[in-house]
Amino acid sequence: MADENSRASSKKRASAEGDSENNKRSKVENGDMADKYNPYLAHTYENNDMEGSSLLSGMKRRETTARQAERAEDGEYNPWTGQPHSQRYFGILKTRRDLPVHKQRAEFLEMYHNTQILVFVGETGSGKTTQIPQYVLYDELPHLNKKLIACTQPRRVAAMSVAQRVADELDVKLGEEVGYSIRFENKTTPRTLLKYMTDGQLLRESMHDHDMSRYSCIILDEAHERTLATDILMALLKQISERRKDLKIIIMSATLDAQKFQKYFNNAPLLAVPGRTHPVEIFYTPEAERDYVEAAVRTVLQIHATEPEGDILLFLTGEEEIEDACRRISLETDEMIRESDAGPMVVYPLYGTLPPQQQQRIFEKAPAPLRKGGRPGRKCIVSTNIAETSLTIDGIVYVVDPGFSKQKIYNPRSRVESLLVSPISKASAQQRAGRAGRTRPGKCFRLYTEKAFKKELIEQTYPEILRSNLSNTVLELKKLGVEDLVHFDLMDPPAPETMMRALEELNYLACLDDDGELTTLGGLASEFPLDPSLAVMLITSPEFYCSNEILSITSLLSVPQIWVRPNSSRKRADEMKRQFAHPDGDHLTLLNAYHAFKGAENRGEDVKKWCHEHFLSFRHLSSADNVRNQLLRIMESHGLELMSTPFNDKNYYVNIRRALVSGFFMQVAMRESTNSKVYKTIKDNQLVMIHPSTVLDNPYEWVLYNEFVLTSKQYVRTVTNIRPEWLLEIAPQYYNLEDFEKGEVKTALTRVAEKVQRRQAMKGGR
DNA sequence: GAGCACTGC
Repeated sequence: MADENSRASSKKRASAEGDSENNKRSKVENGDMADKYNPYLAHTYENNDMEGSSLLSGMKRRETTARQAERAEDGEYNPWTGQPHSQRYFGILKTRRDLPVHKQRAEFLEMYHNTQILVFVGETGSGKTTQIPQYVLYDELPHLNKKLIACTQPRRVAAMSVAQRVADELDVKLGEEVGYSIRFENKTTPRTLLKYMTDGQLLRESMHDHDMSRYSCIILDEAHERTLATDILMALLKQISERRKDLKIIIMSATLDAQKFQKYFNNAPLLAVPGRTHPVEIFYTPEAERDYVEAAVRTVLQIHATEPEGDILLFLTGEEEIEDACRRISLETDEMIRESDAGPMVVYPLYGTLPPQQQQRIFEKAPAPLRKGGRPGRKCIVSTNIAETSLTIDGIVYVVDPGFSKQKIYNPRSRVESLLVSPISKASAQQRAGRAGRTRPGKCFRLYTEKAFKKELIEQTYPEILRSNLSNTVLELKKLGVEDLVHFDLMDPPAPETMMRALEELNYLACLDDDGELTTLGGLASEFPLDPSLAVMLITSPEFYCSNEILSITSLLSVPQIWVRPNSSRKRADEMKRQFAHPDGDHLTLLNAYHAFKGAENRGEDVKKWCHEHFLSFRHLSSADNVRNQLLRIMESHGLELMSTPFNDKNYYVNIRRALVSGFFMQVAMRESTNSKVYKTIKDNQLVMIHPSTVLDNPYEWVLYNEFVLTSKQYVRTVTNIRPEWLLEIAPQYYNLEDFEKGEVKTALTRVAEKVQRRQAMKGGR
């Protein structure tokens, strides 16, 4: 508030003095309002009103020096706003100049001037994410050529928080000169010069701007994480750089795997900046451990008993393992306190599905000694991989690394994505160890041998693109105008079989024609931030008179499970769920729960309380609502009609079930035999069971499922009863019986086809 | 009759 006021008053003073910059500004403000407030025209917006840009007047775009920039930064007036710099600004500026990356500003600029693509390696604490984009800003001088600078991040929180930090550093208001753009929130204005965004967001933008023409420089940060979006962006940018020689590209990465990036970008020059972390001493076990959870618990207790003050971070693979380890550590610590006067230790679990409030608890201070002069307390955090990249906890001095994590793997043959506990990579192990040295020198205890580290761990975790179903990606690439997928220059090309599977799936969904060209339906489907099957279902739903309901179901399927089932009250939670149950299955049950939620909201009830009472996740239902609004807007903008079958029409639910088939006809299973609980998936012939979370209690013969989960058994989850004749009618291209191999499925479907024919013949005969 | 690494549009 205080900042706002001082800014406003100084502006007044300036115009009273007849400041020419300010006169210009008012002229522009009377200009074309429509253009001015269209965010998509940000780069064409004439902002000649750049207050204070005269402070940069001696500088020539892409020929500036570090000295010039620093002089501008040191000035009394902010060159980007024309306002006097605040006291706080100079304080921050001092700390910025202490960052390791600052020493190489001149070197960076020199390289930047002489190359189109630059690979930049900076370890944690180098300051690259905040500083490099600012160095670029002072060199690109975006107000001169109306093009933005973009810096991508793999995660939303990072895009938001870094943007805020950089806005503070530049002494501007977030959303003005420095902004961010993430799904559901675009915090930029036509004045924005530097924009932080998620990599997925830039990818989505580029579907409508194949040359990324709004930008003069694109910085891909955290490229070593190799997210799907980063990998595709790298390939696109490599292509675009050929057409747009004026576009500069910086690839920023944390690892020394940078040579791979360099080579990929035609031997682009490389600049490396040291990080600022403390040394971490690494210990290995002399022999391999049989039970890593047991070994991990033991190691934590040993640290607590023998090592000096400092918090502990233990990496495990999943919720169950973590909760179990937390219990064991707490119990043993209590005993240690009783028997050997150990200090107190609080244990916090940390994983993604934990409610944010509980996640926040990890930042609480370690407990004080039990008595004056007693041994110091500490905290121990038992976490999934989330603490490896997404969340940073200061004060960690000891890391315990058993060497495993859950990783997504994709089997194109069975078309199944699953999570598997696998050994981590060397890069991951280094990242984990690094978490011990953020505030002072630390120790990392690896629960595997040094030999195993050197010989058995792979260098880098396989990039996501090699571990995923690519239907979505292939559809995006088609929309991005990539004609030849086989020769599309990805850093790590996926297996041809994975590509073939994706093409085949998209062809069945009629998103691609037989020549592999994008169809109208495919083009439309790519507009939605959804998997192709969900998008197709949504687009087709008006034909089934239930687009409103399918829109809700699609949103509910795009967020984490809305059902809450605490260990302590499973039975009550299940009873509550039964209130919403629909006899035909889980999709309709989701819809019932959503309608009840909206009903409570419309009645003006305390929805949070209502959700709690009904064992529903308020967070996830709200986020489904958010998604629904976004999808709704996209539907409206493409003229897709919103309609419902009247609720008392006997076809209300039938229409919805039929609409489900239009997107999910490839995810259908048939019961093995009467009274059997085993089903067989159509065409893939996988034996599956219906997941115990289902509301279905009738052993229906044909079911459609949302997902295939591979855990202790093969399950299909979120399941709805369907009629086989719908399959033949709605997806004849997939259910062409001539293509089916001999077996029960073919026999059953043939019988159904004959029945349908007989019925039609009788109707015709009458 | 059981689970859910983490992101992103």
